[in-house]
Amino acid sequence: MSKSNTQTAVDELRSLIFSGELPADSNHLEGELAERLNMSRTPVREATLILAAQGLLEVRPRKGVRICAISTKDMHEIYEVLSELECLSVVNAAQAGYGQNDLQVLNACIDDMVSALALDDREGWARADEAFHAELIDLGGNTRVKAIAQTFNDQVRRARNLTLYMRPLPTKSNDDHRQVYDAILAGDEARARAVHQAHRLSSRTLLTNLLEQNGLRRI
Amino acid sequence: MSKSNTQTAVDELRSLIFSGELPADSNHLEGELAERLNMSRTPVREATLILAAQGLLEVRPRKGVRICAISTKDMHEIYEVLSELECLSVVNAAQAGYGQNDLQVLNACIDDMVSALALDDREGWARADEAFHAELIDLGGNTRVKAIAQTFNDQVRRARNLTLYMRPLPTKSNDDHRQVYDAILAGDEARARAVHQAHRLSSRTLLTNLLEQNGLRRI
DNA sequence: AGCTTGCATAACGTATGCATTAAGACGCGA
DNA sequence: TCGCGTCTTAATGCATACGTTATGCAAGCT
Repeated sequence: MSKSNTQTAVDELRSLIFSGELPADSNHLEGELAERLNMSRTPVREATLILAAQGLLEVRPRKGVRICAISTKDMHEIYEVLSELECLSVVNAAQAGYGQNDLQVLNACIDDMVSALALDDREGWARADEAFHAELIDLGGNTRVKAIAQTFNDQVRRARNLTLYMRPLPTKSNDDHRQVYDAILAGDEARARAVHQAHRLSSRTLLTNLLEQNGLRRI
Repeated sequence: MSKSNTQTAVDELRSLIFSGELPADSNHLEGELAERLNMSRTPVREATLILAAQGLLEVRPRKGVRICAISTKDMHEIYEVLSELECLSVVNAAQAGYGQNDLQVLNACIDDMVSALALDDREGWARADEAFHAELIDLGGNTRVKAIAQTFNDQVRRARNLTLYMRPLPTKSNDDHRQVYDAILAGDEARARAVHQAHRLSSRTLLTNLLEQNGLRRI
């Protein structure tokens, strides 16, 4: 059972968006996209509906679908939600009474970040960082939180890629991550929340400042 | 410019779902729905994609679209997210420094709840309660939070309607609401969060217990 | 010039038809 | 009876066609 054309279109459009081949704020007619993807308008249309629901593009009749740009306000909103939901997950994780075995993945993510930093491998660090945050949410155990986080992470993916080489080396993050790990292991939900909240807040301000300073108001 | 058939289909399917005419866990072929709505399969198909993205139904090829049932676990997850995001909104609202004028709508909602309760008008109370919570989120000012809250409220709408006449008269709620109002007006974000969190927790336990006690595991 | 009106164009919304293929029925053998 | 392979059926995924209608432009009017 091969992948449906609609699913193919979703996947390809997503990767075109993330790679920047379909830049933010650009407009594209259904027909053009269909030709580009080598299929008829129908599956492309369905794909655009799905991606619109995920906030990656907007369907604007007769103007073509527009790739959503992320403004600093959007970044603020998204990070606010992600922070809050991650904090929730962290608290839940702390309450769950996980032991070292349960936290192996989390631990591995931290190790990966440390070694990536040692090698000055920013992309490796970014991958591990995303995995770390995803694992936090997994440990929280709320599938809806997970779905929201994935959607929102996709929405800010371009911005994050952009700033990856602009930001200072995120050495401070490692301490934060380790502290969250410890708090979860200790079952100390208050500390887990506090530590993680602070971590999210500082990385949010870092990122938004970076964007502001470089005049990147829409990405 | 009249409403598109796709939009009509979305609206009608939503109301069929909320009213229970399309019961939870029931399955429906595209063709049947199309006939029922008096249009071709295409707009119905698009509508199901949209509603699937909103979590109201699942598209299961060759089995028909299935109306999503809400389990107690789902209720737990959804309420957890709604609570957390409402708390965030309440904190933001408290930080925003709103005055009495800005909180008129909120105040009116509380009044409506009080008078509805006096008349034993449960549906009126439910409307005012939903408006109250929606207004809290509006005051928080995060549009993504608003979107998520709407989606999730839709998902639990049937469950809430069901329990509306099973639960005790929610007189306690009024105090809670008034306290949140006061905390926002006072700009006391910590108290706002604490009060609201407690309120959400107690209504969550009330609801889930009600469902459990009545053996309503899937709604 | 600025504004309005009418028209040509083309993008979209929707219906329809068809090839594909999954699901269930049926029959057969163990 | 149960399991397994085959076949039938029909729902779907998709391409396509077409009517509708928004949009941009040009011509005419003020």
